[in-house]
Amino acid sequence: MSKVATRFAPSPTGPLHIGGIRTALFSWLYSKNQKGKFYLRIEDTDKERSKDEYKDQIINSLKWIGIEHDGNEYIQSKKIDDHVKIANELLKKNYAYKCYCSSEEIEDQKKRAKQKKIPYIYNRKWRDLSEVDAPKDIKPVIRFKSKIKGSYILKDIVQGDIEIENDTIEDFVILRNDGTPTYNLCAAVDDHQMSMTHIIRGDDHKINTFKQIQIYEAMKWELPSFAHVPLIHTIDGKKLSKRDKASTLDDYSKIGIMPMALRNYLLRLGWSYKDKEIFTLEESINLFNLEGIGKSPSKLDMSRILSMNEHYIKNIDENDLFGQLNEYCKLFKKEIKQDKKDKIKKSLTFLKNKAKTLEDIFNNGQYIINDEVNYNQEDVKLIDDKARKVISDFSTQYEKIDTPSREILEPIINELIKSHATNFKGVGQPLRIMLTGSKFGPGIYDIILSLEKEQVQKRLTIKIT
RNA sequence: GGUCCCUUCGUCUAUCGGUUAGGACACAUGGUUUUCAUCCAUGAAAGAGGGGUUCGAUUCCCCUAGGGACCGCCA
Repeated sequence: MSKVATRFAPSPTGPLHIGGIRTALFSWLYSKNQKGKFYLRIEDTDKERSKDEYKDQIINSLKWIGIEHDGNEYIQSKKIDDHVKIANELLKKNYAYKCYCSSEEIEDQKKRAKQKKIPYIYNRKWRDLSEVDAPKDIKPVIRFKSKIKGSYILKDIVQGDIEIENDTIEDFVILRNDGTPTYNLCAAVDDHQMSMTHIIRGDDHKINTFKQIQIYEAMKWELPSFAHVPLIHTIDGKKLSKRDKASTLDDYSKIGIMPMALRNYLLRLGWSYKDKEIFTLEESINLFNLEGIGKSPSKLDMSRILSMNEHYIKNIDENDLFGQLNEYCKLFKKEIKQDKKDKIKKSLTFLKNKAKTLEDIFNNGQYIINDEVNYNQEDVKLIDDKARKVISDFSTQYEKIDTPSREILEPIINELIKSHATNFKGVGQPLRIMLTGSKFGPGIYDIILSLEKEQVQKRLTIKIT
């Protein structure tokens, strides 16, 4: 049996959405699971809409989530000569024919079909007509002579057997009248030339498969296996498209979702392995199989993405986490200053406890990252005269400390609670507000110890109404 | 409209004829905690409907309903 080869074949006409990324992920995982190859084919034959920036965006998106393709990208537009060659070969072998219908004629047929509420299907007018009768002023398209009799059963790995009457597949165009090849021809030729063993793609291509298979058969090529993955739906149950918000990778990376978390989420969306939820990259390669893919479309669930991200934030190595945070800030916020990096890194232990995203960590760490505190005006109001006294008393004690530590601070705080006849909140809250600008935040000891001594002193003596 | 596909808690899913229908997220309640969180415990929550087949159906078959995809000289 030949070595497994799969591919992902997007068209660079827009940013890749996460449905596409999941399909790519499945395809990639399967090839890696089988110790095979995974290729990337850029289907850029629509010259009008294809853009290089989208091509780059697609490659970067895949890289971001950890998918790397083998070999160079296969650029479909560079293979047009091959596609045309096959089209002519099909013509010669009488598997295709020239169709001289004008576009007006076709439009008219479609319109009438719509009026009569019957499905439009090309009427095969030129299938058996002699070219001698061809109008001179019309450049023909080449249509594939699709089977009319019988039916075909597609053995799909995910969807099972799908039977379709051959005559529902029309004589589709394989070469336009400007001589350029169309999708179904290109896809079939490329998949064959790239020696694909498994075509794993969205199930919006299911019907196309019946066209592509006929090209394979006409050319006497060995058929690959097919696995049509159900589409991802939006929360209202519609096919996810590039126009939907929160559909592209950027939408997730910019709020601080980490690649590993999104990868894990996407893996479990429409695929499962027993009750297992968390998969390392290695586990996902080792355990992935096509049989585990469900047949029904699944909906995107943001709260689950967040909780998956939260899980990774809390469980990965802190050096790794800091690396990700640093990258994130550089890309989407502002770069953390060199002298603050160490402090953030050390404080990750508690900063990450309140975070679902890297953005949350960034926000929680504002009081460390910035020298100036951004005071929440509502919270500041909580500081009354009594609180002010607590703050200044603490400040006096704090100044005497050489190297602050929890052991040293604890008795001081406890003493203040006693002398001011209050509780922990009475001391902790004013201090927290002074030091971070907010009444919410990490434990007071964590805050104090995460700041330079002079920073603490400065902030405690600052005048805020 | 035609063709094809799908249907288990709100969501992602487990179950491959016999289960108190399991897990995860979200949700609710309680506990820990010096705030917000975290963490822990508990709880509520599902087989679309109707027929068969069978000793027994969530599981197999049929019908209905609902949802989706496709129906381009786009990919």
